[in-house]
This record gives sequence, C-alpha cells and structure tokens, in this order.
Amino acid sequence: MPKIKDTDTENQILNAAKKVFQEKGMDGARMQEIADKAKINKSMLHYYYRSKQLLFEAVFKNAFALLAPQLNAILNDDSSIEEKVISFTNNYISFVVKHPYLPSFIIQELNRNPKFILKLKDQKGFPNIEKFKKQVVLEIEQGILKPIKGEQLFINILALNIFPFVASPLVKAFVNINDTEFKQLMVDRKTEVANFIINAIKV
Amino acid sequence: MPKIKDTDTENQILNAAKKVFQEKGMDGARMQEIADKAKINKSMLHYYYRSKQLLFEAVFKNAFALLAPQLNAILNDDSSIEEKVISFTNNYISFVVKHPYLPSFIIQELNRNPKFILKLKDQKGFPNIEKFKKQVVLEIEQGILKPIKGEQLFINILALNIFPFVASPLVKAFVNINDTEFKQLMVDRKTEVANFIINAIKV
DNA sequence: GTCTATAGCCAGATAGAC
DNA sequence: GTCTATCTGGCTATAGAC
Repeated sequence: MPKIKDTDTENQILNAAKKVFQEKGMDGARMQEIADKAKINKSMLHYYYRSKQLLFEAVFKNAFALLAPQLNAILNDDSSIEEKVISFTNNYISFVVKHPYLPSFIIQELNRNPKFILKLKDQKGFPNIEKFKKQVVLEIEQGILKPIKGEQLFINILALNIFPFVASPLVKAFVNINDTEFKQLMVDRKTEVANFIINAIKV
Repeated sequence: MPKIKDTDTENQILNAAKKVFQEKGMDGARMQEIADKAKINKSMLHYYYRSKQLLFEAVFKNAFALLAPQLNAILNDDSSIEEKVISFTNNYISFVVKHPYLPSFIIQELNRNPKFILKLKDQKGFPNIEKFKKQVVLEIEQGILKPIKGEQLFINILALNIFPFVASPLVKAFVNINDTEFKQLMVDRKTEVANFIINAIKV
C-alpha cells in the first residue's frame, strides 16, 4: 500500500494552497496565510515550490486536472446525447458540490491570464469537442434531435450546469434565497437541468 | 445641453478605474496604472476618491447600475414569458458585447466579497423575481408552459445568456475556436438561445 | 487643484544557523 | 529539512510646496 501523501509537508502545503488560492485568487492570496493553514513556516513554501507563481501553477493544474475528466465524460462517451446529458448533469452537480470554489477559480484565473490555457491545450486529456459534434449531426439526421449546432449545445450544457455555482452570490440575491435554499435548488437541478435540455432538443 | 462629464478629471479617473478594475480586479489593480490611463497624477486619485477601496466601490456600483436594468426588463415587463425571453436574450447579448468585462467583473468581485451584495439589495431598482414567478405559475395553469419552477427558469435564462461571456477563455479552448469565430457564435446566440429556451418550456 | 517627495507598511524571497 | 531574521521592492496613502 502506497504512502498517503497528505501527511507529507509538500502535500500539506499543496492542500493549504488550494484552499487559499481558490478562495482568494492569485492576487488576493498571501503566502503567510498558506503557511499558517499548512501549519509550517513561510520559508518552507519557497523551499518546496520556489515562488508564489510556481505554487499557484501547481494548484491551478491540479484543479484543471480534476475538471477535465468531468467534461471528457460527455464528449467522449459512446452513449446517446440524451443519456450523456442526464449522466453529465447528475455527475457534474455532485462533483461541484464537493469542490464549490473550483469552477469559479478556474474561470477567474483564466480571465486574468487567458494565455495560460495554451499551456493546458497541448496536454493529453484536454477536452475535445469533435466527436460530440459529429454525434449531434448524426442524431439530427436520424430524426432524434432538432437542428442545433454541436458547439451551441455544448455551450448550453456547460452554462446550465456551471453558471449557478460560478455566480452563486448573484443568484442567491436575485432569487432571494439563503444558503440552505440555494443548496436545495442545486440538488433539484440534477434532474431539472437534464429535463430542460432534453425538452429543448428532442424532436 | 449639459456639460459632458467625461472631460472632467473626476470622470477621466472613473473611466480609467473602470477599465483597470474590470480587467485586473480589486486585488490585481494598481493605483499607478489607473493614474497613467487617466493621464493624471497618482495623488489625484486620493484627492478625488480618498482611497482605493472607495474608488473601487464607485466603479462597482456603476457597473451594477448598468446591469440591473437589463434584468429588470425580463422581471418587470408585462409581455408574455416567450416574448420576454426573446427580447431579453437579444438585448442582453448586444449589451454585453459593448461591456465585455462587466459580467465577469461583478461575479468575480462578489465571490471575493459576498457581503457586498447586501449593500446593493436594499437599494431601489434591485432586481426582484416575485412578479416573474407569479407569471410562470399563471402561464403553466393556462397550459402555455410546461411545469417548471420560476426560480429554475430564471437561473436557466441567466446561465445561457451570461455564462459564455464569463467563461469565454474556457469556451474558446473547449470549442476550439479563435476570437472571430467566438464573436460570430455569440451573435448567433441572439436567436439560438431564445429558441432553445422556448423549445424547452413551451407546451 | 495639481504636482513632487516620501512616509509607512507589507509581501515575497533569501541567507544562514541548526 | 526546518527554523529565525532580514533584505528588497512595491504599494497605498499623505505631507507640503506651488
């Protein structure tokens, strides 16, 4: 059985850094706060990760590596579009309840530095939409789906699933609900969103 | 004819501050950069706005005051849900093409400091969903719409319209398109999104 | 109102003892 | 590998001349 890395100093740092960076962003994060949370000395951060920038990049790549498989599930799976919408919606919302800061962290930091995505795009496992697009064309020809561009459908699926978590303070204020009610609304969306999409696209 | 305020120092500052804060966020923005962009001395910023925090709040309230009427259009208007979806989608996408950083700026800063929305909620003109909810219930009873909670429908409308702009670097990378293609896709969404929503909810 | 100069602070990074 | 102490630079904010 392999050693549990979470007990190592390096991983205590990474876990603390995740929390602080995902909550405060690169610019708002403080090395001191990461050190405190990791219960180690500030100079240890530099010993292991050399600089704030490199520590941040480790956290970011880590976060992205968690998100990518979620998307690949809907892009590369062999089931029908309808089945994929149902399983993705259900899985994604469960995923993000476990990692609430993750989507907004990734989006916020990519807005701050859009070039950063180029580094990720070259890597194996980066989500690719081509198979999904072909499948949409095929199911339209078969009379299963109404005409829609694969790109637009994919954007719609992402939007309906990701947006409420990214914009949660705004949503809570507009819909005029507290945290508990918001959580319930998000749980409801596991089936709500899938139905909405399927109603929109099925012939 | 009133004096155009943009020629005043105070408004040069506000315009420069808008650009810098909306691009870099509160934490990433530098007073020096705002001063340079406004072509004035750094100490003038403090003369007119006292502190970075107060200048930021002026910019933020300004941004929110631009966004709120867009939402009130769909919440308070007297036309049918279908008509409101069509006009909101068309108008909102035009609006955001003119103010590309605005939605992500508001969302990012509210995530950084969620308490800030409480200050806005008390103000007159803050979007209120109650009328919209009643209308959804009514149109379902009349057999116009399929059963759906007003909250969920409203979240879906926001998500489909706002998300692609907030997450544009991510969307461009996943859909594998350049800036020009992205813009075209967003223009297409003016009708695309309205059709999608109407297909999803109309009986 | 607008400038220059600088105070005062804080954060990231490093040196060096152990 | 881990600590304390400190350097260095950059940032907000202000003092004060004009």
